[in-house]
Formats: sequence, C-alpha cells, structure tokens
Amino acid sequence: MHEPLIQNIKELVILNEAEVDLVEEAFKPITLKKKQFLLQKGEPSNHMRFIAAGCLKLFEIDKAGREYILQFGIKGWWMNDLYAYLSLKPVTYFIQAIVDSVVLQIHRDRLNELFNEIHMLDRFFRIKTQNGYVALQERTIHSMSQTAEERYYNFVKRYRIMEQQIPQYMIASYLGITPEHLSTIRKNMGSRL
Amino acid sequence: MHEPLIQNIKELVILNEAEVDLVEEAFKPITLKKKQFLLQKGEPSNHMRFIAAGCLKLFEIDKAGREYILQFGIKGWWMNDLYAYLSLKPVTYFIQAIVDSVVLQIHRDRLNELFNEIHMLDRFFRIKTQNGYVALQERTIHSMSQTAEERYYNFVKRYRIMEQQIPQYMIASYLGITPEHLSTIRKNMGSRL
DNA sequence: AATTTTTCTTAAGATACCTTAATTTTTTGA
DNA sequence: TCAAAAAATTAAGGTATCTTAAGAAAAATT
Repeated sequence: MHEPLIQNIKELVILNEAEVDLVEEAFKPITLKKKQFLLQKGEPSNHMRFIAAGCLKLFEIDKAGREYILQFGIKGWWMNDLYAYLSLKPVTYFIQAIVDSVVLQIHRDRLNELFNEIHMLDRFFRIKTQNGYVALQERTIHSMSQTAEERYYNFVKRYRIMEQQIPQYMIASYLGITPEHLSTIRKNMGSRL
Repeated sequence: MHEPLIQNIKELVILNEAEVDLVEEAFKPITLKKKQFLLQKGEPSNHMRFIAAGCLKLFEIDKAGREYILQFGIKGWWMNDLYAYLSLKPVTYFIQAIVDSVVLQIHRDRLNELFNEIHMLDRFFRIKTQNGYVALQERTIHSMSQTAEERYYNFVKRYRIMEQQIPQYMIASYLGITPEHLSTIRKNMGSRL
C-alpha cells in the first residue's frame, strides 16, 4: 500500500528505516470509487495527498457551470488544492476520481510535526514543489505560444499512459478547448497521430 | 542592500543573527541598467536570484521571434529559470531589466551548503515555491476561463505598482494577447477603469 | 441482450482575438 | 531642444476557436 509513496520520497531524499516507519504510519489510505469526490468546493483541505493507484482530476467549476481541469494525477503524483491547504481557507477546486483510486493522505498538523522530526521532508517537498512549478510554467508558455492542435499533440506524446484512461472531453478541458474542437482537431490530424 | 532580502526571509521563517550574517555574506549584488540582460538563452543559470530594486521580466522568444512574458518581478520577488537552475541545463528563457535594477544572487553550490547549515532555509524555499505554485495555478485557471478584458482588469487591480513601470505591450505579452488588442480593450473599458 | 447513460462526432453560424499596416504619441538620448 | 527611437493607437480583413444543436458510437447498468 505504502510502497509507491516511500519510493517516491526516496527518489529525491534519503530516509532511514525509522523515518520510513514514521511516514508509513502517518499516511492513511482512502479508497475512492469512480466519480467519487475527494474534495468539494467549500470544504477545508486539511491533508496532503498522494495517489497510490487510479486517476483523479483537480478542477474548477465557474458560475456558468463550466469545468476547467487544472491537473490530472495518476499513481505516483501528488494532488491537492494547495492554496486551501496552506491558507486553511475553504477549497475553491474539486478533486474527483476518474477511475477507482487509492489516495494516501496525511493531516497538515502531523505533516508539520514531521517536518521537524525529519529534516529531509522539508527538502523533499521543496524539490517536489519546484518541479511542479517548472512543469506548470511550461504549460503556461505553451498555452500562450502554441495552437490547440500543438498542445494536444504534445499532451498525447507526453502523457500517453494518462490519455488512455481519461475521456477526451476532459483532455479538451485540460487543454483549454471545447470537446467539439478537440474532435475536429483529431479528425484533421488523422494519420499523423 | 541586503535588508529587503533578510526581511523577505524573516516573513516566513526565523533566523538567528549568525544565520543572517551567513545569508548576507552569501548573496552578492549585481546592478543592471535598463534593458540589460541578467540571463540569456543558452547560458547556465547557476544562481538563485532575489530582486532588491527595480523591475525585470522573464520571457521566452519563439522561432518566429515573438516574446512571451512568463513573469514580471519587482523588489522583494525571486526570479529565475528554475528548470535550468535545478537541472544544470542551459536556460531556455531570458531575464532582462525593464528599469535599472539590483539583484542579489547566490551560487547554487553555496545555497545547497546553506540548506545544510540553516535548516529553516529549506523550509523558506519550500513555502516560497508553494506560494509561487499557487499563484501560477490561479493564472492558469484565469487564462482558461476569463476573457482578455477580464484578465487585464484583474492584472491592473492586483499589480497596480508594477503596471506603472511596465510598458503596455509587455503587459499584453504577459496576458497572452497582442498589444493592438490590449489597446482596443483599454479603449472599450474607457471610464470603467 | 436491452436500455440508459456517457462520450464522441459533425456541421453551420458566431465571435474573440490576430495580422498587417499606417499613424500618432511619448520617451530617450545626443 | 531636437531628432530618433520606442510605445501606443486605429482600423480593415482574416482565422482559430466557440456555440448550438443534433445524431452516432461506445460504455455502463439492469
């Protein structure tokens, strides 16, 4: 259950056995059925969350009821409404399982304790967040400089594994286009894919 | 010279006097004339950088020579091609002074030493990066869900201080629109501003 | 296997934003 | 203080993407 988490941490920092035990004890599993919500707008987000299995989406719904997907997550990814988590304010996003999933989560208070007990954990989250920031910055550049077709092509190339378990209309939302437009793009790309 | 930096760090974590001295010694000032480059595509980015005065932009230039501004920075902001800094690869972005500026910078090697000497520094950069991530995520959502006019209006409301020292065509680039379109938007907004 | 629900496709008309190009205004530097 | 450079405006025509609406295909449920 906890192996992917420990492996994920050990990719970036060194933990001794006692520390591994501390971490394993602190993270509790949550299982989610397809379409089940992990987080809904207005709730507090008191946990840091790691995806141990499955696939989830983090998204916003605007006043017109339109859904904007900020992030997909699969096994080995971290997912949260970080602003709500850090500020203790109610979340503005939703997190929902796209397929049956397992999430490991730790309460903010316990994680903050762990930061003092395991110095390397501060470092781990620093590096993780830095990497996430870099990826998001790249997405920002691409959303400004590339056409929808280019963005779709790059998404498929980069996230083949995800693409297979995610419906097309969600990918469209992630790319910032309508499902209808993505459909036309796919038709036009034809054999090039 | 170093006060804004120390203040910036002390907003988030506690440093004792010895640690303050260490930090002040480690960060070296660089002065930049308006339009001078701090970083150009292809160079390595071996320093973490803090803006002590002035205003700079971080941007990409695509094959067609078009400029896409990823970030503005003023006094009290951090600025870097984080990917290049972390990966040791050549930078893909440019950093250029918009007005005369002063930057405090520390070499990666020295900063990594400091992470071991001052545990709170790991935490400082973790929190800083988390905040940056949250801000970037919000920008992503807005670029998907808002019109150019809404984005401009929010930019002006949020970054009044910046807006005054930055030419309009750069703000257009940051917002992902053409200078011509921003001009029309301003005309249409008219008295509403 | 049949039915319902979800997802994907197609197409026509609408619109936000872009491109190009010329002109005006503002800022900079000699 | 004037000339040159940089920045902002205007406008016409073009294009990427959206909206709406309907139907087809695929997947889930009974």
